[in-house]
Amino acid sequence: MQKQKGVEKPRSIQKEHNFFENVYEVVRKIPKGRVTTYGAIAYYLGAKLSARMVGWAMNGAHSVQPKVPAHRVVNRNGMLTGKIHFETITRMEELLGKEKIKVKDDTVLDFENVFWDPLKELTID
DNA sequence: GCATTGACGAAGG
DNA sequence: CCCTTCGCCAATG
Repeated sequence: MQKQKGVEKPRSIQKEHNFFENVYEVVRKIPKGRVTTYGAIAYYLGAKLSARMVGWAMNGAHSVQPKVPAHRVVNRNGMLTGKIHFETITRMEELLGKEKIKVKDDTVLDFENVFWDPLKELTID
């Protein structure tokens, strides 16, 4: 009648924070040829002040499935701040280039035009 | 268990 | 206009 305590994780398996999963889900919904920002995602999730957490969530994005198009997420300035976390520094720019997104000096050109806001696209009316 | 860091962002100087 | 500081919250040292 051993309790086998500590042998396995009680229930931290599914726990994970929904916030992270929500971030991944939203990022996956980003249409091709569009980009969004960490702040916009955070705001959409009701944590507008926690844009950093969105970025941190992306840190594990490469471990989730389906894979999250993190290259479509940039900072509020449209700058490819996260490219350094990719396999290669140029990977993010190349991926964006394939989506017809023009990048200059690590910044998305015509950013306002390609900006995809979940609050506008995913919400009602 | 506290201090530092971080793929951000807004505000202040 | 550029730089610094603060806030947010989780992970790491």
